[in-house]
Amino acid sequence: MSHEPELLPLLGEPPRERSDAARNRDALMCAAKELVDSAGVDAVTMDAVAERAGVGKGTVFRRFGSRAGLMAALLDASEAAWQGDVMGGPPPLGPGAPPRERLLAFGRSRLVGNLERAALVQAATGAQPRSYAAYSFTATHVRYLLHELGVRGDIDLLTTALLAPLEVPILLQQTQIEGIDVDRIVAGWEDLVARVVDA
Amino acid sequence: MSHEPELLPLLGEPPRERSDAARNRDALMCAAKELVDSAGVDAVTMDAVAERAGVGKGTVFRRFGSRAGLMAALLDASEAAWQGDVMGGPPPLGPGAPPRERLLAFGRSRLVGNLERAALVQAATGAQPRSYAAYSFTATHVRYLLHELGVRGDIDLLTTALLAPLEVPILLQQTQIEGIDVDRIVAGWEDLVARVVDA
DNA sequence: AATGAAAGCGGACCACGGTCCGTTTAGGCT
DNA sequence: AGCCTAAACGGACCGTGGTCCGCTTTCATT
Repeated sequence: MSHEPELLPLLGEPPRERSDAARNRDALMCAAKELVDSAGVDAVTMDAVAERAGVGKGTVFRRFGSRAGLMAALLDASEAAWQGDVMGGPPPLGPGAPPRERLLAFGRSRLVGNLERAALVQAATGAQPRSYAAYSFTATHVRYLLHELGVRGDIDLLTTALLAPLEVPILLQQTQIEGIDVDRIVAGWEDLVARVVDA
Repeated sequence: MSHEPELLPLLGEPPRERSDAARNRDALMCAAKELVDSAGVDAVTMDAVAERAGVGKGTVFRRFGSRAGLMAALLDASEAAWQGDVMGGPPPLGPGAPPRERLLAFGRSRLVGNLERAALVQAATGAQPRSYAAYSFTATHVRYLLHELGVRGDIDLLTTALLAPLEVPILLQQTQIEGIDVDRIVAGWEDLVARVVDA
């Protein structure tokens, strides 16, 4: 009665994904991506995705929990490259430049990226787990840079203060309703950084 | 063939509201308010409101455009008193205190208020006109105070920078997910004001 | 008071997100 | 190979937001 509890007991909990489940997950992500690219975020209906992937609707919900969850998965996939650049790409966004340069580059990049993916981001809001996961990455990075800069005060809250004006609804309000141009928003954010960082 | 174009041509455009329309509007607002108070924001279904007010569903949409619009109307009604306090109430929130005191009082008040009405605010997001109208009041006020304080720089963007961390999704993230306590958030915001205002 | 037209009204109807549960299938065990 | 169980599947079903269009009401004019 020998029994390895699992072939690879590393990371005990997640009991592994069944092969059909993995296949369907890929098919669904792929179908969703195609729909976004070809007809926009609004066209990504749960029924449409299911049909296009050739699976039942229930399966979509089983995999992603909700429409927002599906969007979040799409978003994570498309942000992975960016996260890689931030952590290991060329300076000033990646490591190698002085912290202040990195922070400014980060802000610019995040701001522009958020505006590009605005529709997807908005469609993804409300997905519990990811919202925090993806946010968590940016927060951790900014917190780290503020620490490197020797900023004094409640770093967590200063991080929030810097990140909040980069959130999609606010950027959309500024660009679409107030008619503020992107360069001006970037300049404003850099000014904010200066005020926050320089004691 | 004499014809005054209208009884009161003041404010040319709005052609006046028909009496039955006004009556229905009141009934609907009232019904909605009762539903919120008795069973929470989620219970405010368009059908439920319509039935309770004794009108057809189409009427609800005709009046408020969407669920978010209805919520926004509710919110406006409940924020009117607060706006009055800000513009004409006792100091330090109202006029009479030095600008810096007023700004700090404003932030505290807005922060707490936003957390109290969080559910309603979230249900109201997406209503085009009001989002801007209600936001506009706070922005104008902060902009004015920053001006009074002699702050230099792009006042519009600094206003956004101060207001953004008071937005509901961010406050909710801080209190509910990160477990930060309200007093700490308030302190953080006051620190932010200091950094932004003191050149 | 009668009239005409624009504003308002109501509720059937549609699309979409989300749930449920009976059925199918992967894949470890013997 | 055959079995057994937990996982996965599918699609009928439901509630809700939002639209549409033929009918009704208001009210200015005469």
